Amino acid sequence: MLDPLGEWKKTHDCNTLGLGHAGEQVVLMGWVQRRRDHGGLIFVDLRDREGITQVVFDPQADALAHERAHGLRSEFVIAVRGTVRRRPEGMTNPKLKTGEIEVLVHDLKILNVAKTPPFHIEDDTEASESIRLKYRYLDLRRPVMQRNLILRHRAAFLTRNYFADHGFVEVETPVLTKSTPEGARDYLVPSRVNPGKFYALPQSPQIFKQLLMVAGFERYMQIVKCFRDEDLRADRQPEFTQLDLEMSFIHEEDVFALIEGWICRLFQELLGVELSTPFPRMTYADAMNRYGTDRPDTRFGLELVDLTEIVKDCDFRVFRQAVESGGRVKSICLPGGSRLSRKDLDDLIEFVQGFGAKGMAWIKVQPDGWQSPITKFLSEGVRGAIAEATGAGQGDILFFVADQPKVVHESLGNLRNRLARQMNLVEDGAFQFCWVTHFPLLEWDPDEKRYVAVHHPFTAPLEEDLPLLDEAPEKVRSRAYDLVLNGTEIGGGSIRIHRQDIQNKMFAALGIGPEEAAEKFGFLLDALQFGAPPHGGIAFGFDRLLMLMSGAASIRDVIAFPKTQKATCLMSGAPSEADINQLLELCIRVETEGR
RNA sequence: GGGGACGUAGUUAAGAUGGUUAUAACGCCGGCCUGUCACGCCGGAGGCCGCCGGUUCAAGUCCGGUCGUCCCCGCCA
Repeated sequence: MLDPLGEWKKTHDCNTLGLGHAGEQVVLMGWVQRRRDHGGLIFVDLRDREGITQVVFDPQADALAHERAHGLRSEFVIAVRGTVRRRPEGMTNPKLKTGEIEVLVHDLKILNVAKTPPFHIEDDTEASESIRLKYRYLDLRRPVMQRNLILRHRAAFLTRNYFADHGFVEVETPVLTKSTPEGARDYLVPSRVNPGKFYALPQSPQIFKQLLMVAGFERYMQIVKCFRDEDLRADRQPEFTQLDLEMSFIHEEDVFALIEGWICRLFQELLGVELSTPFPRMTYADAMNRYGTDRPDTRFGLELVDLTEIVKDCDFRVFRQAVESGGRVKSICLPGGSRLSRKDLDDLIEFVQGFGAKGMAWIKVQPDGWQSPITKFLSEGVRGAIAEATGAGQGDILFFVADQPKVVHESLGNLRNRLARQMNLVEDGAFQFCWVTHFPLLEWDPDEKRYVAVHHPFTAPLEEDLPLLDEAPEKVRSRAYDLVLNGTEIGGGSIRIHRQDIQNKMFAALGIGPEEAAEKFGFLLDALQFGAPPHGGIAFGFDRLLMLMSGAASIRDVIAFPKTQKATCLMSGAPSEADINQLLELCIRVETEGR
């Protein structure tokens, strides 16, 4: 029933044949995409990685091949030998690249049969994601998935070339490494030869790349797997890939220029998109004030306007009291928004309440004046000042949130994104990059009752802010930077601390005592004493970048074998219980009672 | 840890107030068909209604629990 491959060689891919090949003898191999059996003639769409070619079985060309072609089913693997011919007048298929020709089959080999697949292999599949993940090897046959993974391959290839051309050396860092405090939860790996001891999988190669700078490599890069045992999202996986790099003797601007060159080449060569450089820069403080977030989507306006000074003495108690208790009052003006219904507004108010806002005031600018529940509390002068500050005009609507800055920014920042989506303000296919700089070095953690690093404990403080480290740690700005694309953080890094004295001060500010520091990071502190050069670097979420470049809805669509939201693999069944003998060998007892 | 959506044939979905044989489309199987490309026509098979328990004369439908998938908050230096 099945035929051996024998001496047959594939002569062409299924996207290559055209009118120029008419009359040629060819051998194609691939999967049966679809069979259209007319009893007399049988048409098969033959699919391989590159495309689809229609092959025709005609009893007059070869009776045996035609007979056997009746038995072909979806996803059978076949090889055909035949003649390329121009399709009859009016029978071309403009939807196919090879639609002007077909291959008349003289000889068929059925290389393998296939069970009926649980879903049809096509881009617009109706299969749910869990079915797709369970049969991932079938899902990956879909052209769109192959395009994504091939794009990913090309991006990685280009990336290695680009950085190699710029003097970078790819060095592999350990996957079995040491747990670090701070940051995400670690994945642990037991050590059989050291009973009771564990490795941690790296959350990133941070310390190793700094050590490579101490080691004198000057420029290091790596495309590397990282692991974080945290809850998943549409753009987060427990194991993900970073483009990681580090450089010596450099300044922020060197990193920006290098990365901009890389991104430009990626977008130009892989997407045909020309980007202009330099990318806009924005301080963290600006980003928060104008966009309410440290990852602003700059594809549209709707910026936040601070009205605190204007309304602090007005008669609207909500505004006044918010200001009196140290809060802010900010507004977003949505052009043309006055046509929103009461129901729309209620939905939006409920939306911002999800971010801690107690409510949200609004004002519609109508032809016959301002329409709003709060107009009566606002004097002529205050109204004029609000109109001027926000630029609100006829037909617009203003939204107000008054609260502590964190709440104001989170609600309005998220509202801004939602409005842009809802009102279709985001241009399709736009890519807006933006560097965000001068992040705070530390922030107060009320749960742990201590300062924690906003970026990580090796980030250098801004030199001019160094004196503040003792008296007002939360005011110290850092030399950290993020690259934001369309409102998503795709990369982040910093200039590092290369002096042991400053590193020690940093640990002190973080409440990490000398003993703990020595125990957790002793090797790094040691290294800093042996001539560490000034250095800095950056790391990119490679999957996330690819997701944005390919237009995928989820990070899972650019990862060959991703995990579900519960961090399981529906195909392999991982994670699973360990064999008792493995556990015994590792001196591990599993206790799930009471969990 | 919390909020929300979903779970019915191989797949995707419909099943109002609880009611007797659980629908449809696509797919699958058989037959016919020499110009289809989402081929067409005729016929057919296919169901632990996620799972467990409860209410009821009666549960896909109501209640409780549980498992799974997705989205979000917390979390992700």
